[in-house]
Order: sequence, then C-alpha cells, then structure tokens
Amino acid sequence: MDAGDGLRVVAERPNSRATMKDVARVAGVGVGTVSRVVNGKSNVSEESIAAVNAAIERLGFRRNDSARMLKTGATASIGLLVEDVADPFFSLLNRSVEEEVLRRDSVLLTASSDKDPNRARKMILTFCARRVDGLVITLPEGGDEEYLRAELDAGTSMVFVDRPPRELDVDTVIVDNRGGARTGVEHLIGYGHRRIACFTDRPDLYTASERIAGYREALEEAGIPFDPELVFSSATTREPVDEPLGRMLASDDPPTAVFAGNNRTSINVIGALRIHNTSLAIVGFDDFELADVVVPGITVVAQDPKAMGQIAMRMLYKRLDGDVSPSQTVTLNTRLIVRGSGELSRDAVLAAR
Amino acid sequence: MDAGDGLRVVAERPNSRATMKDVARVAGVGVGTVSRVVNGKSNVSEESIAAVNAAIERLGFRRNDSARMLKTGATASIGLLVEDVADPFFSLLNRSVEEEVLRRDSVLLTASSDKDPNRARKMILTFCARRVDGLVITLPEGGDEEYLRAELDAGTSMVFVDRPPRELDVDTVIVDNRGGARTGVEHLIGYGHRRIACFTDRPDLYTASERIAGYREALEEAGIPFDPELVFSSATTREPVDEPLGRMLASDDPPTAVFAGNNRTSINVIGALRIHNTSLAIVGFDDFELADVVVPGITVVAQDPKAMGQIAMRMLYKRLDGDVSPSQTVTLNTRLIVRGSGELSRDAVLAAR
DNA sequence: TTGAAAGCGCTAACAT
DNA sequence: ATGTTAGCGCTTTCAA
Repeated sequence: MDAGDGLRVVAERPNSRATMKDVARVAGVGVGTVSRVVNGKSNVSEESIAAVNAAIERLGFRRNDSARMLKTGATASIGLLVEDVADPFFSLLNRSVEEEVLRRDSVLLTASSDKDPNRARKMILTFCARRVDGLVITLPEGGDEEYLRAELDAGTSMVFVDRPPRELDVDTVIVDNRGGARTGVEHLIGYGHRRIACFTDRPDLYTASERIAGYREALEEAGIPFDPELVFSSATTREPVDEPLGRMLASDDPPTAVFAGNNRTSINVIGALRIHNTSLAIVGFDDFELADVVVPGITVVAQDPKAMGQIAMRMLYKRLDGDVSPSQTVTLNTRLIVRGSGELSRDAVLAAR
Repeated sequence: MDAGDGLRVVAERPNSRATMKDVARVAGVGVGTVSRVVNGKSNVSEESIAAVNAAIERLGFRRNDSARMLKTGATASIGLLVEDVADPFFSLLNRSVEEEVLRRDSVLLTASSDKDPNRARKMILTFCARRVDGLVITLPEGGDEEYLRAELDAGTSMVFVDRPPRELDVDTVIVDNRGGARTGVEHLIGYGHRRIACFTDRPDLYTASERIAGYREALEEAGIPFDPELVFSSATTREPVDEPLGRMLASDDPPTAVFAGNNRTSINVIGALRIHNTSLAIVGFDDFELADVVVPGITVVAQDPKAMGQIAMRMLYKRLDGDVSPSQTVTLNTRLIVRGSGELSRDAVLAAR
C-alpha cells in the first residue's frame, strides 16, 4: 500500500462503513452539520442538506446506532421474554408488543425462556447489558427473581405479563385465571354435569394452579365433591393424556365433561377423546384457531393476548415517560365463547353411552 | 451540591449505572483490569478478580454493550424479518432461528413486515443502523429490493427465507412449493378426482403463484382441463371463502376435491365446507396444529419451518465466519402427510351427495 | 448556520 | 500482572 513513494493510497475500505466524518469530508462540511442533517434538525441550510444527502447516498452511509446509543444513553429498544415465541398465545402477545414498539420507533429484542429460569436470567441480563429501555417479562416458575432487583434499582423499567412476580414491586398484567376457570366449570355444571375431569399443565405453574383453584371453587360452590382421580396435570403433550383419560372413562363413575386448562391441553384432550371414541362435554381455557371448525365447536374461556400486550406496553411507556406512581396490577377478564362442546348436557352424554 | 465549602459531594447517581471506571475505583484497580475480569481474560491475579467482582456486585455494574459494540464493531446480534411473528409458520421459524442465535450467544431482533414493503424496508434499515451481524429476511412482494444492495456492499450478510430475491445475489432457503403442490394435487387425482378446486393466497405472492403453478402442472399431466372457475385466490381470511365455495358447489359440474394453498386457507375451507354442510376430499399446503384432530384428519403437504431456520442460520454464520463462496439456494422438499381428508375418493364424495 | 472539540464507556495496544 | 491511554462514531455544547 504505502509503497514508500510518499503517495497516500486512499483505500476504498471494503467491508467498513462510511462514518459521519467521511460524509463530512465528501460533502465539504463539518461533522456537526452532518449530524444535524441526519437527525433532521431545523437549522441547516438547504445547500448543506443537499450536499450531505448526496454524500450519504454516494457513500452508502448509515448512522451507527451503537455510537448514538453510547452518546445519548437511549437505546430505543425493548426486550421481550416469553415462554416460547412459537406458542400460539405468546406469538400473539409478541406481535401485539411489536406493534406498540414500532409506534415508538424502537426495536424489539425477543427471547424464549423455554420455561427454564436460567435461560430466562441469561437473556434478561443480556438485554440489560444492551441497555434496553424496558423489559416485558413472563418469568418462568421456580427460579430466583432477586437479580431483577438490581436492574430495577438501576432504573430499568419492566412489566410482568401472564404471571405476577413473587416479591418484586413491578407493574403486572395478568388475566383472571381463577375466575375464568370457575366460569367455565360453572357453565358445565349448568348443563347438569357433576363428574367433571380437569386436564391442566403442571400445577407448580402459576396459571395452572390458579385455573385448578377456579375449577375447585366452582365444584365447591355447587356442592360437588372434589375427586383427585379426575385431575390430570401434565397434559401439555399429547401422549400422556390418552391413558389417564381412558382410566377415568373406565372407572365406576366416569366423567361426563372435561375442563381443559389451556389451548394445548384442549387439543390433546380432543385427540384423546377421538382415540377413545367417546364424546364428552368440554370447555377449554384459551381460544385457538380451529376451535370453531371442529364439530362440535369448542367452547372456550378466552384470553386476549393482544390486549395484554397493548396494556403492558402502555404501562411500560408511562414509566419510561417518567411516571413514578406506585406499581399496578391489571387483571383482565376472560370471555366465555360458546360454540357447542360446552353445551352438551349430562343427559345427552349419558344417552350416547 | 457543591455548596462552595470545598467539599465534593459524591452523589449516589441514582438512575445512572456504574461504569468500569467506577468499578475500578471501588476495587482499587485500573479499568484495564476490570475489563479483563469482566471478559474472563486469563492473565489476572486471583486477588484482582475477587476485588473487581466484589465491586461489581456492590455497584450492580453491568457492562454497557453499546460501548463495547462501538469499540469492537461486533454487535453479536441478528435481525429477523418475517411476514408476521404470530403466523403459525413464521413463529416456528422465529423460534428455530432464535435457537441458533442463542447458540452463538447473540441476540435476536425481530419484526413483522405485515406484507408491507415499506414497513419491511424501514425495519431492515433500522437493523442495519444497529449494525446487526446478519439478516434473515422474508421480503414482502411488490417492493423495491435495491436498497439492500448497499447493505450487502457494506458487508452485511443476509439470507432470504421462504421466497427468493428478485435480483440480489444472496443465499436463499425456500421449499419446493411447486413440486409440493403438484404432489398434493396428484394425490387427489389418484383418488379419482377430476374436478379439484384451488383456494390460495393472492397470486402475486411468490409462494402462492408457485403453488398454483404446481396445481396446474398436476392437472395438465393428468390431462385434466384447467378451469379458472375452480380457483379462488383471496382465501386468507374466512368470510371471502364461503361464497365462492358455495358457487362452485352449486355449479353444473361441482368439485369433488379441494387443494388449499396454505394453513390459513385450509382452515377457512374446512370452516366453509361445514357451513355448506358438504364434505369434499381436501389436501392442504402447510401442516397445522389440529390437522390430525378434526375428522377426518387433514392430509397436508408439510413444510419444515424449523429446518428452514436452522439451515438459514447455518448459511448465515458460514458467511460471518468468512466464507465468500458463491451464494447458494437451498430448496427443501415437502412431505405429504396422509390423514384421511385427502383419501376420500371421488366415488365416495359423489355417493354422499 | 456552522465548525471545532469534548466525551459517552468500552477495548486493546503499550508501557511498566 | 496491571495501569494508562487512544480512539471507536456519534451528539452536543460552545464560539464564531
């Protein structure tokens, strides 16, 4: 390169982007002016604007936001941690959060915890190292949440969604899991059912335990004894469901209805019922695509993940805008969507046996 | 604060995070040492490590990655743009990409284009301004793609998924849409069908047009005339499907089978068939949850979004690791999953009328 | 309206 | 093994 002949070879610097300095040089102005143009400040002459834009175009300049973030301290980014971005519920929440983030011209960093507290911790700390402006978190059960306190103290805003923190004092958006489950089970009881099976996720999960509690409350209120034989709590994958359902059906006093604790569970129960060639009344928690396409349509207790995301982001941005009022918990109500499967009466089920 | 009495008030600097300088001061070492400890370099004494870690703990220090990124030029981040993160297909792709990103200790920025070229452009340029190491892109139809060339020239690696670029010379992962569709339609023809309806997405979309082409190829090969009356191409939402399906069914020579161009379409067609209280043989493109729970199970031409994400990331990381060989296009084969709906013979359908 | 210059927090080269 | 320092690319005073 510098062959010693005193000539300075101005390399094209492949694979290295032009900086404002480069643009300034080409445009024949100072970097300050370039910065003003790039950020659309008002006090720049038309001439300068034109010259700078031409240089930008020519060099393919794109502002380096790392430098900008370092300087200004604002990253215009939000971190979202959910259980699984591919889960129908969380993917809808994801999209909803994205819309709000876009509205503020920020970017969204996403991650799936896969229900693993360590993975969650790692991702959250990574987000914090990137200095996200705020965090939307579905924290998996069973891990320590103390490490979040340091982030909170350092001024990182966060809002919990889908389940509340154990100790932390942060904004939270949840749904009325217990009340929703109770409504669903009451609905079945209203159609004469007294033997109602319950298929849910692991009961150490907040949402599952709340829904089981709602199930029990409805039974109790109706004076129906709780029978642990009718509860199965690892229903999130398909295979484990067939056997316990079969056992229940083969018992002396088989169920005539089933309450399914979430969308995956509903699907698994429907499949298992198919296997056992039986039909029971069924009400599921969570709506899902195709719930109205199977016959009969599946009656569900629906959540609104879109609203959840919107509300969470609204709360978060209020904090980012300086609100320091006490933290809030917003509890969204569920909605019973009647489609047929939940309106199969006890008599009808028994008659078909 | 500085009350003029010569005393320097060392404020607690609330809402402003500790820096390496702070940590160095508290630990009684230099910033270089702090940096070495934070980054796990080898040549540091046990003493220093302990002192630094204690200070980090006490101050709640977390490295500012904006500064690190500015300095090193590496952002350890990948940008993913899909049509909609809440779509069952793309959400699975999203998760798959996330796993690969996690494996490299990077973070993932995600965005939905919502099929809007302008929104796509905005998000991609934002990602570029953040200096993502690489981009995984499903570019919406109908927009200019030239702006990507500047990014490519600047050294940003990218891989297209789900549909190929029009002009750009970049790595691409797609599925054999045409061949898959042909296989699906041939399957129906094999069961005696000669009047096969086709419900798809807008034909200006790459995947839809390829699938329609596959549909036509299968017909042609079997000597079945193509009838535009049997094709409906805006089947992505529910309502528009009912009417054209009804019209086809009421015609002189109604279809006995239907090929559905994607998962949403399949669901809509199933719903519409329910409305019209008819059953036809059906094969859909894309697998979906519940495809095996409805009766009969839905026979589908399945893609593998997980594999797509893995392969895309493998290609991307090879580029990031310095591979400069010519760009590749990987075409994944589809898989026909037989579940019953596609094996309803023409005779059976006619007999039921 | 504009250019010059300080400095955001970090890494890495250099000196010790 | 460790402290010091230059500088990454930007924004933002400050002075002109």
